[in-house]
Amino acid sequence: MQLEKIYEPGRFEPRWAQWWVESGIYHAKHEPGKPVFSLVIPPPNVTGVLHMGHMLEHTEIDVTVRWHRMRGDCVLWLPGMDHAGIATQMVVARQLAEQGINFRDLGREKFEETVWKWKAESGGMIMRQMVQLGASCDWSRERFTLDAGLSRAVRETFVRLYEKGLIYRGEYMVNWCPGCKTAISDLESQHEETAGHLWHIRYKVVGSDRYLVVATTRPETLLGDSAVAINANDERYLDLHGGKVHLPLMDREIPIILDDLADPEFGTGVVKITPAHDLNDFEAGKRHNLPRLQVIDTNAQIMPSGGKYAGLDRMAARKRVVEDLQALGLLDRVENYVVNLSKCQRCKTIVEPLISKQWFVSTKSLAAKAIAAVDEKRIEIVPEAWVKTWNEWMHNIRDWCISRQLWWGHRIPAWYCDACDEVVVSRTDPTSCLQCAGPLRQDADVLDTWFSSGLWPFSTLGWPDQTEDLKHFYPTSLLITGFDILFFWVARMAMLGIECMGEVPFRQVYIHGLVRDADKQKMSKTKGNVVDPLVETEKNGTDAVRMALLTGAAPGTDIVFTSERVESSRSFANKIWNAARFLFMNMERCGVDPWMAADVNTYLPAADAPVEDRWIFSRLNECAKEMNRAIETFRYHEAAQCVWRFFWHEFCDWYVELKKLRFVEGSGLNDDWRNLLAVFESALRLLHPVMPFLTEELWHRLGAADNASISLTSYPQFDPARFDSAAEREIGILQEIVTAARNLRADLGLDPKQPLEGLISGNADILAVAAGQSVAIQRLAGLTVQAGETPKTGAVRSTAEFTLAINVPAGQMEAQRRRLEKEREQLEKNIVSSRRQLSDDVFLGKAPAKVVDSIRAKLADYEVQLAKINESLAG
RNA sequence: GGGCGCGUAGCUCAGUUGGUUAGAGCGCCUGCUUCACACGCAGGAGGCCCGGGGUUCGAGUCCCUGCGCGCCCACCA
Repeated sequence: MQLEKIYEPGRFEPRWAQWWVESGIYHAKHEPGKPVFSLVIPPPNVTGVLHMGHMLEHTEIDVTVRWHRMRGDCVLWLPGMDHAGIATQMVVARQLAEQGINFRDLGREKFEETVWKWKAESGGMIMRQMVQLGASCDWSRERFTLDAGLSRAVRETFVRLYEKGLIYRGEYMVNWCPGCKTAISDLESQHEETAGHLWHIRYKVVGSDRYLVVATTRPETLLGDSAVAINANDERYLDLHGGKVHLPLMDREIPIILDDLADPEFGTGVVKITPAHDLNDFEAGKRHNLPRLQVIDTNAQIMPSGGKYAGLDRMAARKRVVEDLQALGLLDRVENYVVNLSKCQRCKTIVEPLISKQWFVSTKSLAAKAIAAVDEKRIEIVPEAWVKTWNEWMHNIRDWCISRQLWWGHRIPAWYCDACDEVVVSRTDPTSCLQCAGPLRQDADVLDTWFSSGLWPFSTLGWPDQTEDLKHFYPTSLLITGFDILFFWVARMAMLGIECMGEVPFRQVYIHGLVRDADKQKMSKTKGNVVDPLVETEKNGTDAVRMALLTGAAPGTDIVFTSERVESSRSFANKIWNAARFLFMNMERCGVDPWMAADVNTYLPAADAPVEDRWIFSRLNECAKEMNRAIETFRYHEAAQCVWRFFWHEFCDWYVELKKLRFVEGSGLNDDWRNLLAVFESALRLLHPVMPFLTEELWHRLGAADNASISLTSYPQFDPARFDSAAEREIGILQEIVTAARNLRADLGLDPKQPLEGLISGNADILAVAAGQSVAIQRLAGLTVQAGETPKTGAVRSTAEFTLAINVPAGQMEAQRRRLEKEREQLEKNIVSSRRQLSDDVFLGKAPAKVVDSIRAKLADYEVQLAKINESLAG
């Protein structure tokens, strides 16, 4: 029954982690009549390894989920992973390359097999790590975006949207990543300001000696120019409209056109138009019906259409073009210029805008519904500040390019007939062309990974089948995720959920902050400042890391992760451990067996029980009130701090200390023990969502059945009737007397072991407590105190309600004098400000009576205290 | 170019709807091996709440402005 002397979480955390999974206690059941709380995990990449961001997210989810479960809700936390198209393909292709194999040589089928094999062997690291960390999810419902069921959902969605005209195929300018060799979406191309140049190039006007000087950041695209544009209001060049310029290096003549794209204020006011390699130019080209001359290919190399530059990489070509222009005297000048480069999110390669035939989702109408959902609070976003960002993005949304030139992913369910150009989009694989019965060839591309994760809240529940799970758990109650995937994922889920299900995918979205290192830096592999959660949990315990993350997790703020915070959290766990150990030691001494109240929810000490028992239950009740409110509103930092304060500074510091007086050898299980053990058990339940391992361990040591779990008990609830004002008042006075005595001892520099004798004066309440709690006061402050007339001077300590005096040699008074003088100064300030307010008629007229009364009461207190201090100092 | 957030004790940060003596953890100082815990106990020092203006009886909290940071979005060469 004894607890081990040292708190070593490593001794029991793995055991519980394993048991929570193997026992299947977190398997979600359909329980009619019970409130449902369902939540799907933001599926981590199958290639991923758990980092602190995951740990924070999973901790917040786990706290919330455990809390709901203890509240008696029917809880589902569905785990799973994302196949992560590009990322996974890259990982496996790289591994193959290390063996000297080019993945393309393998062929599609063989490559896909290789990826599946890789997944089986080394994918899904994160799921195993989550088990270690005790995530209380329902592993029987684990899903993967490429599962057969989810793939069917993807296909169903694609076909449906296609049939509604919301998915279309077309030739447009897309972001092309020459590194990944695929089109990517706008979101996947990230802007980065980079030092570059603005080259000013002379284009000779045909039939004239004049030159038009054109400014460009990409001289190599000159090879594909179709025109130069001037502004219709720009009188400098108006006379040239309708003419032509000679395109340098290419020996072509191109027209001079009028277009608003040319800004008279920028550069020279003349802009070159390259419809095939720039989005603006593409649009301008459409307006003026200009030829789209592609000169850069999908490898970012110059094509034969680029003349003598063919075969050069775009950067090499740039260098050569500039050199050649210079040699020809056509380089007017070069300015330094900050360019906004688009780079591939995945491989950081500079994105090349290319015209390409791709599949798109038409987003305008979907976005409108997503905006309305948030607007009408069918989806609540917390913190609310994100709503603005949400709306901003939704209002400016552009169609979503969803086809990817990859092999790993959901293949696009579209087939082409080469004979008659028919396109077949179908739920089942067609065998031949519906028009001409000719052979069909399936689209080679796969879908953007985010297309399948966009279906996650319902595809994981069995949709398109109307499963029991779907009926029971959709819409999900809450989504907890990071802002980095607000658009990639949350926005897409909202749009696709509303479209496919006719109902939002989640009622609430809580956006958590970023985990940063001790220097407030983002954790990143390249910076080398990542803290591995598993290393950290091994060192200090999972509970300590959870607590450390939660204490800093205020809504709307980033979380600074420091080892100091983990260490102090471990200290907290250690404190709880030792409090338990102390209880067990005394239980043995008193002949008490492990015991738990049968009626945990209603257990209360008797009305005539010792005041500390009634007091701690009252405090527990207040803590429960705050905990429930805090977790419900995602104020995890408050929840963590609240239970910390209660357990350490109320339960341990005061309650256990007072209880020491009641341990009677051989007493057996009496009411004193029942009260103590009942409140300890409740406190464990209160703490459980935050520190699941420690609480499960101690709860079992308290005598829980082997097959029971604290996580399946009930969460302490607030009941206003449980507030015990008499007990709060009495213990409050006791604390003040004890503190006053300790202050005197510290001020006077007295030996901590020297017993003190004192007198106390005050009202009847105070004297009653001083008399009734004399043993406790002696124990906690080493002071024997009696009621009596206290001297005005000497070693006295006063509050508004009482004066405590002890007998000491006069020579030791100096420190106390300094303290009193300081207090007097503060009191005088307070009195002045209180009096000023109370003499202000406007204040009295406008401030609520409650505020005025409280100031009056305070002023009276100040004045009593000041009088006492003045008397003391006079002596 | 648009939008968002932050600036509070030496450090990292709390501070829900404005209510008058601004809190915590760590660090620091003093004392303590008090029969669970030195991962501890008791006590303490430390703050023009970034500057300026305004609203209000009352502002760390609301508004404007300046300064200093950080982030997101964006097809101007």
